[in-house]
Amino acid sequence: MQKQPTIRDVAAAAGVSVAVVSRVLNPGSGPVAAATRSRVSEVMETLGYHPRTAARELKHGPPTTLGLLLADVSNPFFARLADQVVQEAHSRGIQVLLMTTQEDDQLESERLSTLIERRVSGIIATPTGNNLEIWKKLQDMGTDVVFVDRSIPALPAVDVVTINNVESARSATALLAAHGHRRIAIISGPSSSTTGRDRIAGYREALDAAGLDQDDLLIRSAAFRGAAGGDAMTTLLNLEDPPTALVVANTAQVTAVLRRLSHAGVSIPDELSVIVFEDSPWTELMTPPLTIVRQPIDLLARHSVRLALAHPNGKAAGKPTVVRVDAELVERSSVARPRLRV
Amino acid sequence: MQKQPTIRDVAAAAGVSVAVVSRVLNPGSGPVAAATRSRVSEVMETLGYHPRTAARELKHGPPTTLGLLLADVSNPFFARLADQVVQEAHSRGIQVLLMTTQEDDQLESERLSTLIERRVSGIIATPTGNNLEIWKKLQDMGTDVVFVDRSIPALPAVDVVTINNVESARSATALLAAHGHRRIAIISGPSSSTTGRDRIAGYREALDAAGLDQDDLLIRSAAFRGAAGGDAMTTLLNLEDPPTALVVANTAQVTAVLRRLSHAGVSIPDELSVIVFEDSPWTELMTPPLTIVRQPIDLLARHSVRLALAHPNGKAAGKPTVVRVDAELVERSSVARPRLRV
DNA sequence: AATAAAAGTGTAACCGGTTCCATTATGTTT
DNA sequence: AAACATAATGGAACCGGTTACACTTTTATT
Repeated sequence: MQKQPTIRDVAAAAGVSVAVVSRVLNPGSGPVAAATRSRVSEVMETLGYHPRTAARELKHGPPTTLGLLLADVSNPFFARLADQVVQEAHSRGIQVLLMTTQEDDQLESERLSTLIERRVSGIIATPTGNNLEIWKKLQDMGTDVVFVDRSIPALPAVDVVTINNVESARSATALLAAHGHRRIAIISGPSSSTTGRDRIAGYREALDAAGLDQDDLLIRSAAFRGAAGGDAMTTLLNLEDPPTALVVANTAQVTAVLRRLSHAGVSIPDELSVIVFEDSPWTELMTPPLTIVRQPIDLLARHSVRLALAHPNGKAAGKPTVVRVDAELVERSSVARPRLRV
Repeated sequence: MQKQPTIRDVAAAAGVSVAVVSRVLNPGSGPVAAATRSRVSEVMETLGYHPRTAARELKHGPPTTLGLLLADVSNPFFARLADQVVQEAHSRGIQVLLMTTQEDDQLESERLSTLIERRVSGIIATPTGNNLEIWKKLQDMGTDVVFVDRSIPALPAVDVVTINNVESARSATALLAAHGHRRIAIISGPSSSTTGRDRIAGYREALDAAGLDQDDLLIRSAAFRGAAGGDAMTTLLNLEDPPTALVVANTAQVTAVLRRLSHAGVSIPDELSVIVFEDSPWTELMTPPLTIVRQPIDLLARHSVRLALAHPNGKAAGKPTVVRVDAELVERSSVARPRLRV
């Protein structure tokens, strides 16, 4: 366990002042003779010197850290988002502090406090929907806040990056209608989430366009966490006039729903046509391969990082940016014409 | 965009010295009159004061950050590991800097430099196997290094947390042998990885114990990234005397292998019994449900975090800790007796 | 060759906390 | 009430970088 050399150690060893070492460390911050530069570099090398980020950041250092606050990372959608965000950030020399809320207000608030104390330059988050004052304060401080996947209508000043939820649910539902289904159900995220609301709106649009009746019994919301999706599925199956087609629009609950269907012995697509919002490689390996709505996670990540670093010097201003990217409906074999009713 | 108040602003507003404010900030660091404490707290509240972590860490601050350096986070195994590590760290008030190597030496080296500059107190990593000097230097500096999932034999001084790879591959192989299989193949990670080697060793043990011949043609290594698993599978299928059973021990390649099997029209378990190292909820939804080796990710995370924070004051010493937790063989329906050969 | 401009270097203040130590206020003991 | 321990507070140095500014050398200009 050795004590780490400081900039003064380097300066002394190289026979120059700390200012010169600092200039070598930050090319462009001032002139340094070529000979001096190489001598200092050499000393840094032999001493194994590494400048401390903490010290650098104290003096209006350039932003080098970004907060990524997700609901949780065990959900593959968020995991892949995290992966892409990290890659995108690294390619710009930015580090990522990963945090999770577990969809819990209180935890979210604690995480945000930590991010404030760290003075991160930007935050990419899937907000729980509360803690409004904290989000405002963050922006006030000049932090670039970007909501991804969801948003908070009460905070219209925040940048948002999502897929086009209305359109993607609409087209999924329309595909089912086009196959002749008249009883189409949807299991979506909680209606307190913009994602949930938008997808249900798209679903309704499609029903209208197809001239189908709306039946609120066919619209089920399921919490993001826990086994809510399975329960919603059971409720649908027990309906007097059960659906012949289903859109599972809550990414977090896709496997829970499928598990319940499997246990109930419902065959896809004979008894129930299914479209899921999910892009795991497993969806293609299922029997039958599932028709899915694929979210372009790389685009979501790229735009999020771009916006989170848009105002490097805290010069936030103007109207917020809203990015909506298109999701892709990938048709496989879990959608068929409904069987004739007895 | 408002300027953030500093500790001196708080001190001035409360009519006390900065030392007192600091004591309020760090309970236990010195006495403060109850009245003063509440007055200062109140001022901090109204001013919206948040101490800067960067400034705190400059002066031998307690370690508050941990580096998590994974191969990539799109792999669900690593994603869930990240999720658990983050939760475990948060419960101890520690933040996590997430990085990925993409299995690339060079990237790993860059990430490690960043972690050195940040003076993180601990690092949890899936090492690529190179950069030996950097790992040593890290330990030398007093950083707690923990390898998870894999290790580097050339670095015996580093703490390691993995599942018992030998035993888990042995028991999976033994199960297949017990079903009467004599041609059992394994697709594992590259033999440059300890994980790959250990699993193959366990596989060999099981064959020996069952009195079966070893055939190196049945042992395929597949790189962690890319479509290597699919190619390995094709090679196995084209063998003159192809296997009747298979262990897919490379987590990263499970879906690639299954996709190839699916395209080749090989039916499981009739033509091929399969056991995979993978614990996605999807494995249970497959037709047939897959027999799996389940890694106790929560335990891996818990032990990793514990070890990564074991020496908070850099007082590393003594012999390294090696934790091997047992994986669980979950029998479902992808293993059956082999069909009789024609 | 004289002078101006540019290049190279050093000094010291500063960033925003923590902490050692000195000083003053309060409380206890006999 | 004197003597002394303890609580509460403040002043100032310090952590390890960055940077404004002053100073000294080199190079360019005419």
